[in-house]
Amino acid sequence: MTKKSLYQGHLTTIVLKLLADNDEMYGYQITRMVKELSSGEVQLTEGALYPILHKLEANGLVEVRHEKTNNRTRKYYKLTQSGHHETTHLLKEMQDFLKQMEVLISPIPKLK
Amino acid sequence: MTKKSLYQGHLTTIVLKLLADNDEMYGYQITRMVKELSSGEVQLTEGALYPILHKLEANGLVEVRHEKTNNRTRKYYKLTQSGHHETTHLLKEMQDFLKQMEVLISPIPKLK
DNA sequence: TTTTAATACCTAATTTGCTTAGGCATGATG
DNA sequence: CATCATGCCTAAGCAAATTAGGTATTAAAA
Repeated sequence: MTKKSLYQGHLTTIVLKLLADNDEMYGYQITRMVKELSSGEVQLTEGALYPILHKLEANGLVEVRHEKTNNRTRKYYKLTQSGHHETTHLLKEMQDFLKQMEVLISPIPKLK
Repeated sequence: MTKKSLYQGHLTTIVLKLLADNDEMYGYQITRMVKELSSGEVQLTEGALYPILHKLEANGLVEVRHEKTNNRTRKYYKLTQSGHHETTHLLKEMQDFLKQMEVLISPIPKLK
């Protein structure tokens, strides 16, 4: 059948979690780290990432600092207070989701 | 931010897993069982389910048996051989996905 | 008794979130 | 000197759900 990404709907959570752990990060760095942490399995493409970052900024969950290092512009993103709250919330939801998925795919349910 | 379903992209796998465990099921029954197994947490709505079942049938992963019980028509779905194969495959993918998600959200990654 | 809830199927417009596929610019590597 | 890595970006298209309906029968509740 189809072969789409299973990570749909979870990318924002992944990004927020990275920011929560690393204080400040820039976009390109995020894509590299996701790839590294997942041993190359998870591809957080720039086409997905940048819209996410812009949305987070628009919603006040991150703030941006511009930096210019040898003619290269970087935009560093950092969680705001509400960004931290949202991250905690999303991670909790994610944990519940993971547990539910395990329940749904592991045991053998009985017919009623 | 948004509050969408985290189960996007996993519903087909859930349906296939149920069929693998229960031999034969009909649509309405599937919605009830998902709800029950997840203690009401996962809502597999009919608007999502029926298109999935029809697609599975179109792709030859399930076969259908019509049954009429006291003026109520039920369509029983049952995995075909390739349906069983696909289920095994998707469940394996799902396991990998769950492991990856745990890696991505649990540990504290270090800056490079 | 009439309306609501449960059973049982269905479709279609819309939204969402990602993929795909580009574009621009700089600096290092082959 | 061309390609790769760094670093930002957007927009068209697609797939999978959500939302919001529809039909019909039977049982329970008001």
